[in-house]
Amino acid sequence: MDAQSTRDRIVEAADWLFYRRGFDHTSFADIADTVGISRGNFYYHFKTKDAILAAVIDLRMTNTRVMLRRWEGDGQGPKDRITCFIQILISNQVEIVRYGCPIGGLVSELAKLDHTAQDQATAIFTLFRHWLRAQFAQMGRAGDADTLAMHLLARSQGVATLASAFHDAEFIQAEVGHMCDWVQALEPPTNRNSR
Amino acid sequence: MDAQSTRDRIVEAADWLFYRRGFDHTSFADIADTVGISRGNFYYHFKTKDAILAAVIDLRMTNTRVMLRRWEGDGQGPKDRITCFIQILISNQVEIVRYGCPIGGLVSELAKLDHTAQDQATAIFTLFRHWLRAQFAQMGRAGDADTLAMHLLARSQGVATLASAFHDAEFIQAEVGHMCDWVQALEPPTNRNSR
DNA sequence: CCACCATTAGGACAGGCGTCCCAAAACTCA
DNA sequence: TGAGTTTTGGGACGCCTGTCCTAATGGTGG
Repeated sequence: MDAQSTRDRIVEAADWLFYRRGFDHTSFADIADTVGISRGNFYYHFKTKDAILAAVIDLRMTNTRVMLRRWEGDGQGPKDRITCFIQILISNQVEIVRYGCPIGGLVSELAKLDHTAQDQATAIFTLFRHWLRAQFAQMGRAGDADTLAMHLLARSQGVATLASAFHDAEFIQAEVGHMCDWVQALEPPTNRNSR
Repeated sequence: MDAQSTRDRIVEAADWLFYRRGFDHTSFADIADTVGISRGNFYYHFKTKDAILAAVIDLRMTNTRVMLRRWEGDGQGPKDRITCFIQILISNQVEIVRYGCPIGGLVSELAKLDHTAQDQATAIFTLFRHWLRAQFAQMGRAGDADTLAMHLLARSQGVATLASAFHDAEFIQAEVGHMCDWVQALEPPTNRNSR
């Protein structure tokens, strides 16, 4: 007895395939084969390929929200929570080395396809951006919290892309170390700030 | 007197289209329309689509080499040359905001397509990597020159991706500033820095 | 002039694509 | 059980793709 509905299995397979092969290069036949259903059955659950993409993006949004909330429940300081974010590069390093960043990859591809869902995909980035911004603000860096959030996001993104291009997992580990050091060295609110 | 042969015009159009629409999503018809020739004529110049891709990669390799050599001819120090590299994010900011990094985009896509030319595309990254490595070595950082080169490459790549995702040119300018400061602050080999 | 070769246009071809239809199967519940 | 609904499998449709062929064109040298 599988607790998963067919629809969920389709979305999960599509999520997997969109990450490894890209959205455009993944066909209905690919997804159907992965799920183990007939292509015709597809139309019952999703009218168009774009509908599947929307469902995949929704799934990733939900998963991201859950992950961010989990990090907040660990009861530590903002520096530790930001470190959790950085550490996902390590947790997912095997897949990152092979397929890059799932969010960045999707956003880039949808931009080139001029796809209507590109803003939806970017919203996943925004989720991280706002969460990081909140953490930096809690560190007393409310003034440049967004700048710091974007900076860290960009560095993580670059690390994923380069690690994938050069198939280099050690590079991820080295850069993760630098980013963790950078967070730790950031000055807390207490003393002199510009007013 | 047309300075450009049809073949060169095809490669140039393909280069343009591969950047904006991606390799897989660019069809022979698209290229033919851009160049203004018939689709049938194509086969005379390029037997396969992969052959066009190879020619485009070759073109980009050549253009990159020329650019790197030009920076070396400016007769300044390694810090200034590295700054030239960082500044291309500014020079190309309009296109980067819309289409991301041409190299990173191609490498990522070819990885997802599991294309045989992905190593060729990565070689363009390697060109920058080795050049940057040489500049850092000239600054007396021979010991960690490659690490620094990869670090800068990754940061540039991340900036391009995020700027494109958020359609944010100001972010490019801010990050370029940080990177230039970072280069300037790097410690020279023995004594004080120049200029 | 003619012959020759490089270049071109147009279209044929098979295959894959997203989309869509419909009849059979499976399930639900009075 | 039987009627009605949900879910499934198989396949058709038109379109676009990369590839490939062939006849026509254009310019050049004998």
